[in-house]
Amino acid sequence: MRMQDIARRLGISAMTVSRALKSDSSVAPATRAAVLKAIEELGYVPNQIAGSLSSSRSGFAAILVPSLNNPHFSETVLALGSALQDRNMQLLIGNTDYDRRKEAELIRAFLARKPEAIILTSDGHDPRILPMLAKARIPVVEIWDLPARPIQHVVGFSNQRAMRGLINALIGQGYSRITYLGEADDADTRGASRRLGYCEAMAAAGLAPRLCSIGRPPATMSDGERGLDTVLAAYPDTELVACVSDPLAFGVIAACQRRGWAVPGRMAVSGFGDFEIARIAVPAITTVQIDAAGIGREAGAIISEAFSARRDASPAAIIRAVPALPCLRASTAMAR
Amino acid sequence: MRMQDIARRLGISAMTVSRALKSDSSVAPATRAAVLKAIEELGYVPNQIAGSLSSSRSGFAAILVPSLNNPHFSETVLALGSALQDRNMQLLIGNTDYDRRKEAELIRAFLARKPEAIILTSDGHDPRILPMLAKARIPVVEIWDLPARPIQHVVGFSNQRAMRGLINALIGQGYSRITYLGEADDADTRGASRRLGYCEAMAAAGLAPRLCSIGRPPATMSDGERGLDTVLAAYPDTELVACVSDPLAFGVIAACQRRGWAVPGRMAVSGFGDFEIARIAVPAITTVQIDAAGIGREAGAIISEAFSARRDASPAAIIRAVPALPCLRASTAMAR
DNA sequence: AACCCGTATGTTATCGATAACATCGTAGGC
DNA sequence: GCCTACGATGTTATCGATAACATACGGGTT
Repeated sequence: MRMQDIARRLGISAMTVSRALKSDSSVAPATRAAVLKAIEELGYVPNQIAGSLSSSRSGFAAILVPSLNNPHFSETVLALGSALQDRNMQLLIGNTDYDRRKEAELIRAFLARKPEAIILTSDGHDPRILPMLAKARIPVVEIWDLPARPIQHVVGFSNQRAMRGLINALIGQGYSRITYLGEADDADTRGASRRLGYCEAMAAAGLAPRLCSIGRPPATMSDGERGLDTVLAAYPDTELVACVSDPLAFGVIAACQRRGWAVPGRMAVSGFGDFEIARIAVPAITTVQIDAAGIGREAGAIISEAFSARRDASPAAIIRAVPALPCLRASTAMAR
Repeated sequence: MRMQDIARRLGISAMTVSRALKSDSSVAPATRAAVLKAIEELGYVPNQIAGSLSSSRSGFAAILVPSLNNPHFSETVLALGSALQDRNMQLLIGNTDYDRRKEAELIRAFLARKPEAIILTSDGHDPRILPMLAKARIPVVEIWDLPARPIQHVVGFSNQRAMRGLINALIGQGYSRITYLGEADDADTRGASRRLGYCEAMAAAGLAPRLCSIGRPPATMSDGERGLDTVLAAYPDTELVACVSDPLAFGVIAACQRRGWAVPGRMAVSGFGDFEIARIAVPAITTVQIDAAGIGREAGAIISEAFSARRDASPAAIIRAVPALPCLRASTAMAR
């Protein structure tokens, strides 16, 4: 069924049907009502593929996240989705699985569908995506970090500074034998930034860095047991395990509890991200608070701005920082 | 940039470029190589919108999940995605947020883009989607339950039977004052099925059902504290809280631990779904094991079959059950 | 040598909505 | 009463790839 069919049925032209479906165009109220009624009755669904081809507006933006199974990304996605809905745009989600190659493939696949904006996590990209994105001439927003060489717009926070702030706070509490447990990251990833922040904080306090890794990202709860083994093998005198993320921290805490070790009495543990589990777990987990939904909202706002200012030939890159603050909880409470 | 531009540059026709990009069509190897080289050099990305319009193959399937923030759905999505990749199809994800109206809107929006298949969670749908889906004439797969009146294909398990099996097992362990803590579901949802299974098992054992609710889905860890309050207010003598899902169970356990109550000593708790947290938490959580990735794989297989058998005028609905077995763990261990 | 067939390629029409332009009628201003 | 302007609608061309059909060429078969 096409617009023609609706139009013929009402004795009008397809163009009028098309206009009746766009709220901003001038159609007599009676005509519009008749069109909408006919569409409803016939169960007609416009072919957006044809519409997109003709109007060269695809009506969607694409977001690529490294993992769907991450409450933060889903919050960001949700917030971004509803921000875009206000502009009548759909959000398509792609899952890169922390894999640059997969990310590049997804970008190519998405670009073929002509998205009107694209949102990436700033996690180190395949260099080949840069010319592709440049050619697409659409707003690109990197989220969840402040990359050294942004592609275009950015909404995030410095993972490095955030982790440095957390470690500083923990050193301030009196901890010194702090071991970092993270992922085997390539350079330029958010995990690598956090590790760097840890190293800086330790160095600033005159402490030697103590680094351990659980393998390739993402770090999950299930890595806690092996992570704790690794930490203890390398640094048996560890008094605090600073984890790259909350789920890993929870896993480490569970591993301690399985050994009958009190947390934080025998071993303190910190995370990153303020996932739901960090608040609910017993003990509650010391972490870095991030406004994941805020990142999504801001990204949506930037895209909106970019659309409004499209006439402008040289769109200035917008770099917007969101807060990321240490949040000390029971899992690192010092005995009095 | 269009195929024309590539073609002109090589002194060939656009059609040959098009063919060179489809692996199955006959093009001289030298020509194909030249085309691919030119495309690479120019960074040309084919316009799939035009391609879809002309070939009436959109090259994607749509999946609607109630929540992204759920490890199970992301596993299913992942598995389905890679199953479809083998057929050179992309998977677009929509988030219904446990909202029928939102689901219906998303379906309409997706159908406008002409997906080649659509996958839904069987959670009770807006009745208006049925004619829409029927008109689309594409494979529809409902996953994660065995609905009484399937739309078309189904891959799932009986949430009702699974919960009944778990409660039976717990009754077999010696529990009798089992209180169910779930969501305020509409009929036909998976949560409602589980509640029904609980009631059946209790009735079969001659026990009165003890039902509590935390409000509208999804139940999260954060609902544990209030959930426990609700349970204790209604049934103070409860010895086991049977939760609608693992995250809620974890929240209830944490709430118990905050009160200094031993789990399972003072209060036993069970979940549903075998989320990662159920294995890692201390104590490990009794639950129902489900092969989430298997559901995705099976759904992919069904879609593949449906495509192959498309010539067949009356595609028989495929109903495929996956296992869902009780898994008893420390959180409901009886004292000896 | 005539014929056939298959491979490689070109040409034309088409998918369905919409942009851009054209047209018609009428209300309101002078 | 005439002209203008705008509101409502129609007509035509277009977006870019591809299906369907057409063509050209070369090698093998008889």
